Amino acid sequence: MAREKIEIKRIANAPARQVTFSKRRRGLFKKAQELSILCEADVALVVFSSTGKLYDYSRSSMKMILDKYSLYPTTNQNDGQPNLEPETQDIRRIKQQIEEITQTLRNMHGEELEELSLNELQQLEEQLEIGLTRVRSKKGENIVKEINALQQKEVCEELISPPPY
Amino acid sequence: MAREKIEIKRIANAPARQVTFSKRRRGLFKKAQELSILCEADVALVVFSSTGKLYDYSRSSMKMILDKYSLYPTTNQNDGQPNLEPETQDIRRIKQQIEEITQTLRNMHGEELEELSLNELQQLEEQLEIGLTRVRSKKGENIVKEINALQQKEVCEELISPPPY
DNA sequence: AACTATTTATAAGA
DNA sequence: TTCTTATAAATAGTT
Repeated sequence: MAREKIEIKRIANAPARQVTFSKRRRGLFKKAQELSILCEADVALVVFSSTGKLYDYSRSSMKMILDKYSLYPTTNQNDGQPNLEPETQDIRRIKQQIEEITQTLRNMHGEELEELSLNELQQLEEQLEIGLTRVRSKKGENIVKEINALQQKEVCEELISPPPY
Repeated sequence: MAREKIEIKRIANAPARQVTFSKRRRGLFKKAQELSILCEADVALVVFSSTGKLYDYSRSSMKMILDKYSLYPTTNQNDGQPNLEPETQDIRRIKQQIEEITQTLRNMHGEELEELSLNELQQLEEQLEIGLTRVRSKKGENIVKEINALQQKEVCEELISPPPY
């Protein structure tokens, strides 16, 4: 929308993509906030950059939900607390396997990785990428789901006692 | 942003507020979609009008993952061909583990992944990220090494018979 | 819903 | 990253 019209499709050049991401992200969040204020709307916006960084905006009580699931990393190991979430066998297995791979990678030294051909590295990369994308996508879905659940709850509560606005 | 500049505060007049809501909501969703496409970002946007109507957008990269997956069936099992590359025990183990995870992820359905809390997903994401970064970095090193080797080779060849350019 | 005068957003370049 | 600026896009008020 400026010097030249651009086509809406993935920007190939990585640095240019990053610059556009910064600019448009700012614009998007500004518009989201304006809409929520002008029209008294509840707006929740969550953006994950392609590098996995999280940005979010939300008006009113939805903020609580987003805050609750801290925006940042965690890496909270099991500190002895029993896990409250039930887990299927598959999920336990995946977590176990990922743990093992991470451990192995961490312990490996350059000389060993040296043995991998470029093709093999490419394959590893793709496989890891698939898992990562899947996990990220699920994470986004769950956030939206939480928001929806909260909103539903609010609607019900309003039927009982309307909020003061 | 048109005939007159407006102040960003609640629009008092209800019908006017509703009209502005419609216009700006469309604009916001369009911008959200553009950002996700241009910059490969995962974007989730949820808007509730003051009357409680829900509008949402979210880009799931699920389709891309599946497409990519069918393009790279990888999962190259040992078809009896002896591997030409020597592999250390660590490398064999990692490849085996990644294979298993990929298989499990492929077989899992949404309902099972549902069980993971956001925190757990965050952990998975970080672990996969660590492995991915390591593999990518190694891939980069190896590419540089290949290029250097090739250039070295060319230099040697030029000493013998200069190329026609 | 359309129209259009203005304001905003932003692509490219520095 | 920040700024500049020409141009594209969004939109407030009007019809």
